[in-house]
Amino acid sequence: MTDVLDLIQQHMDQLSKSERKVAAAILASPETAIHTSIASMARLADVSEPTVNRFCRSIQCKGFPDFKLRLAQSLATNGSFVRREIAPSDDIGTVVEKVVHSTISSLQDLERQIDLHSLRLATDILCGADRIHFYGLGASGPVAYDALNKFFRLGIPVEASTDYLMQKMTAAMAGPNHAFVVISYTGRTQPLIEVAGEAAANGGRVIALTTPGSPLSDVATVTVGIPARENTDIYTPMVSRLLHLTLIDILLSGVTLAKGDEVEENFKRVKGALASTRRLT
Amino acid sequence: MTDVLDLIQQHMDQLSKSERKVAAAILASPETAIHTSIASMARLADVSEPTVNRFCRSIQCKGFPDFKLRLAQSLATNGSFVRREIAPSDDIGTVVEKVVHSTISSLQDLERQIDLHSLRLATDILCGADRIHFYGLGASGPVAYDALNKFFRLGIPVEASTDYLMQKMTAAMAGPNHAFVVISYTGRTQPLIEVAGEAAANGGRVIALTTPGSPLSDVATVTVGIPARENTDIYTPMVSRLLHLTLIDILLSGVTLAKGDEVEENFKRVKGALASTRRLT
DNA sequence: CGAGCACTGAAATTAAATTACAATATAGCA
DNA sequence: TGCTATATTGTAATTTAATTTCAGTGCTCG
Repeated sequence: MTDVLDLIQQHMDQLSKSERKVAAAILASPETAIHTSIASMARLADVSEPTVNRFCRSIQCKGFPDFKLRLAQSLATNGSFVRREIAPSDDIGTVVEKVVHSTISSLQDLERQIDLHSLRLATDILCGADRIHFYGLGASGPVAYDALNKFFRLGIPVEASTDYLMQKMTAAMAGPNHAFVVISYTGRTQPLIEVAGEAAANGGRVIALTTPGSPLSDVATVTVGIPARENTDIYTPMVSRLLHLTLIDILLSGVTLAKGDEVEENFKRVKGALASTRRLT
Repeated sequence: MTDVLDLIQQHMDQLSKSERKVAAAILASPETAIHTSIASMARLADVSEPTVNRFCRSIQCKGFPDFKLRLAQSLATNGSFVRREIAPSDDIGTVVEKVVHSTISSLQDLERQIDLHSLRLATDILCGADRIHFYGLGASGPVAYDALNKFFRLGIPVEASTDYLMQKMTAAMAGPNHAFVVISYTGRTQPLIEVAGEAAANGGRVIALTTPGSPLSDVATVTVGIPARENTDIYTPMVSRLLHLTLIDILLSGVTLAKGDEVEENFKRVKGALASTRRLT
């Protein structure tokens, strides 16, 4: 469901002069727009009724009632979660809001844009693997280790590495039942592309968590894409890593489901082991 | 704004038989209800049009269009992001949806419940620090390293450790300008509580990213709380770590803002250094 | 069993939205 | 500059949707 207010902004340049008057009137007080008829809306914008209707159509609504409905939804979803740059004048509360909303917005993009087919392939590979390696460099390093922390519960050998040489060596020992999860936002980090290529060349199954169409994606068996965001605003590094983690969560959930009962037992044992490290008071 | 679906439930006993049929039809598929006219709604519920209208009035809407509007709003807000356990019958698309929505839901909780005062204190400590340590164990380990990856851009010495002995040693060397960010979801991991306590005892400023009221929280200088959730469902470990990361992002954003221009330069230099590792095709 | 009352739906009314079309403005071009 | 072609806008007619009125039905309770 696309946000109508976004839609207005988006089509602004394709609108005629009078239609723009309507847009202005609506943006000025969207709450009023919801509870008013096309007639009074026309009066508010100082145009004729058909113009209001044409405006609705221009922003691809079926008519005025449909527009009102969509507008109501947009306003209700406090989740008009948009990315907004942090400004020097922001207080800490605003920073919280902006960071959280940017994150949510990206998660929504992920949900919309994720390719389920690739995801299924990736899950299949992981289910069939008897050894999983997680590779990451830089900001993606912690992501690899996070994956390790979760996947080891599957009960198969799992490794994570942020060390180029280690990666090169383990890639050299790849076999058909080895899965390699290679994590990179840009997909353009040369050393990572290199080891991913080697792992694949040696028969390993390479899952790339990266931007589709990138060099890393080219050498991988399957790419689970993350939504491409053009400009590198300040959120990009934060958000990309969060999306990676979420993908890891999704993959683990998928694999856990597929494996079913056999991993249940492992989860319980891990939980038991942790219990003894806890202090209750 | 009261939720219309709630409103229906609430007035259910005051509704007549036919009106109840309308209620049932709407509850059965609210999405459909939004996009139909009163005529087809009447047909769906197998009643007459005036009855539908009366129903709307009974649940204190001004009429059918008003009802549709309110319903649209409820669906937009409510239906959106809830935590739902993953079921064995779920396909991969459903898993994506559930994981993402659970994550978003938790982020919303974070935004609502975060204590801005503590956050401000924490930011102040970090701004004033001339050395920052990030401690985590287990699942929080990667979070600590992730923080390292971001905070080093501030240009002050930053360390991350998941090693109990390392932690103990660095905590022993704590001074008033040393900040310690201790990360733990439960706040009950004994070794972590111990080193946090030592760091504080030696004069270090300890920021705990944990559940308020936990033992770890007690020994810390300031606690930045994360929303308490009954930590039973399968999302807890996934989500807690995501919230930690988001908190780190927020803290970094806050500190970056406060420090202003002096860190800008660092960001640029890091960006330049990374550029050379990228492949463009 | 029947009077009174609430409930329901057919039909009429009213209101709202959409369409068709004419008038006006605007841009392009000789 | 003046003319034509096109786009934009508004008026009026039409269609569609929502609401009200009112009469019929069924139900309750004495």
